[in-house]
Amino acid sequence: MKKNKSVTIKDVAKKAGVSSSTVSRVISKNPKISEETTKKVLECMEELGYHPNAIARSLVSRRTGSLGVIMPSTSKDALLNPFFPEALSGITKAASKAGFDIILSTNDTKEQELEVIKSYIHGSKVDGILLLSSKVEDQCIEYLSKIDFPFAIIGSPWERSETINHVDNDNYMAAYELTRYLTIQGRKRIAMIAGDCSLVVTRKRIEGYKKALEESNLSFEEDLLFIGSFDEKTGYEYASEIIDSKPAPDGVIVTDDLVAFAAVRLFKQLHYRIPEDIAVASFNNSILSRYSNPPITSVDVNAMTLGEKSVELLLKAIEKGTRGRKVIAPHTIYKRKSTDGNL
Amino acid sequence: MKKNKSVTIKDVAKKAGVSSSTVSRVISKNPKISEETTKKVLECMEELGYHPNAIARSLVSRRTGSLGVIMPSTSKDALLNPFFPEALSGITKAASKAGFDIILSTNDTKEQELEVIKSYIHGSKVDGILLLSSKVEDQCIEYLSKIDFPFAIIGSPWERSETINHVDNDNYMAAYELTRYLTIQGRKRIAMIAGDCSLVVTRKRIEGYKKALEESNLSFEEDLLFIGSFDEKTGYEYASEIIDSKPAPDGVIVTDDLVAFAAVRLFKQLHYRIPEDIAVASFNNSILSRYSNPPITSVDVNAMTLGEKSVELLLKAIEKGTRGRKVIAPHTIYKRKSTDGNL
DNA sequence: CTGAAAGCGCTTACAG
DNA sequence: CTGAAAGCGCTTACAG
Repeated sequence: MKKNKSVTIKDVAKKAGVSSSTVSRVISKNPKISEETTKKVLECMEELGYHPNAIARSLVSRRTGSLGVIMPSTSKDALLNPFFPEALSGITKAASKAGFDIILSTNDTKEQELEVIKSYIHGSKVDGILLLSSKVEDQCIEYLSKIDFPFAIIGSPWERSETINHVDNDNYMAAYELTRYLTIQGRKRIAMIAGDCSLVVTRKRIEGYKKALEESNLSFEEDLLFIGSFDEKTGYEYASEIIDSKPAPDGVIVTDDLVAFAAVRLFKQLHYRIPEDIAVASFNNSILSRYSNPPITSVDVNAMTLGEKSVELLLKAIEKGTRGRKVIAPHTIYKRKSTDGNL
Repeated sequence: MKKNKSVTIKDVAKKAGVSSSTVSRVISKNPKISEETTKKVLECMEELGYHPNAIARSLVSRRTGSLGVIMPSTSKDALLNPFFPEALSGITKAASKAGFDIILSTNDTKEQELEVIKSYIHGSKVDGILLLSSKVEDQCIEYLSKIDFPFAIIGSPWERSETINHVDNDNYMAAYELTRYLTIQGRKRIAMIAGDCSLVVTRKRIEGYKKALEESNLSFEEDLLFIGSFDEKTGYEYASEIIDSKPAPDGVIVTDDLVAFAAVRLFKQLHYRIPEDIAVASFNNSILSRYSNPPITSVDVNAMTLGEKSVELLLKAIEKGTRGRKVIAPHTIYKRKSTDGNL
């Protein structure tokens, strides 16, 4: 099978007694071909088991039918966060609906991402690029913008967002609402554990948090903002630091369930009551937030929708050349016991 | 940028004052080209910003440099299980190391998988196929075997395994060891909650469980074997059924952490003590097993390694035509409090 | 060591 | 409505 001659357009043409141009037109559903010819050609294709060679088509049509998906870090941490698998699921769904293939790459650094992007584009392997992470100074976004290759990002660009296709939650609002919710419940001293500060999403959430404090007439304190990588250890360490702060905070916003989960465990070990002594609210609404004891209030970011929408956006960028479109996917706050004992 | 003429081998040839054949040979590192010419050509490529067109290469070389990865169901459930993201991570890592791209598809049914496989192969989009699930009567395996296209599976084929490249854990042994471990600790009545029975992995684990019972002089009871889909609900329901069995089981083997986690919660709600009243052991060693209260004994299947090895196997199948190779990835049982209160 | 030529399997003006 | 011809960007015997 492998390297055998496969049946080509020529074989079909010969069998059907027409030219290969005609066969080609039948394949591409050109309406000018008579019904009779179409039927005959289709029959021959069927009989010979003919399948168009996608590679050959790409070469002349200059379209690959593939989208390049650039995922950040393949490290263990990222896998604990269901965001990526869920987004990926939305992406593959939307792509396959539109008849596009997904070429997936996972990368540890932005430099690596950029290399991959270049090889995809220059090797003519993809019609468009989907970025699943955006940093404050993002070489990939910069490069893609410069050469004006069709792309879309899940997340928001830090600058020039009016020229960049992107789909995102309103992370500013989400963090604002979450923090506001705590203040309205009477929390007076709310800490935040945020993720990698070079990520745009982190910045936005911090802003939302600050805004909510301000509106609640609470002052933002640098000492209560904890920034770091996302793993269980971070959760434990920051949770102890939070407890050591004087006066002790009575609430904490965490931007990832895994970290929040670890924090909750530490609080409990030290016999802090949740939510009585300290309220905990988080992001991603993963299984951990639901199954924690107590269950943790968490923001569902709708990763699957983000994935689907991003593909739709990218497809428009490819087909119609649209740039700078922005789609906001709704978020949902799931309120649970970690913030309100009555739930 | 998009549909512009890009610089081709011809442009480089003209600039370097050589033929395009020569340029082509430089690209493919043909040793016959003089150092001098090579250098000149390389310079010109650099200056012109030339990148070989992968599509054109594929067309003539009949190699795509891509592997088709066929994932099962994109449903929410699957995403809760870190197995797939983790395996995928191993796959992309190994593939990119070897200079191959990954074309990813997620599918709800085996029929769908088969369609995708056919379109990949007949469209000449991939050099090989990686299957991430194997059923007892698997149309995909059957088809790929029939046309003898290079493929490998993660998991085991149900039949003709001596002709099929696959990488798997020894799931029979893993279930055997896990069950034996419980019986050695004195458990006398051990139930099992297993997954989809059309999956080969499920069958193997059931066999291992039976074997261990037998060796421990315990009889296998149909009523203590629970088979179903994998979600939280299943866990709750089966856990209640287990409790209702007379006499009550004192141990249960579950083939997925999520289900085990749900079962543990139910047991606790009904004031059964774990492990005193009932021991719980599970598979996948996901975050849920570690963070459960008590932590759950679980088998780590090394999904990342499975992913990597499967790519290596597939690459050999493509390059050297190997068939029927089998690789066993080690599993590790993490013993935790759910089976032994002293841990 | 290098070049001219044929060809991979398709599409697409151009002509009829 | 259909065909002949050129061409997409590369590789690879064949000849020298």
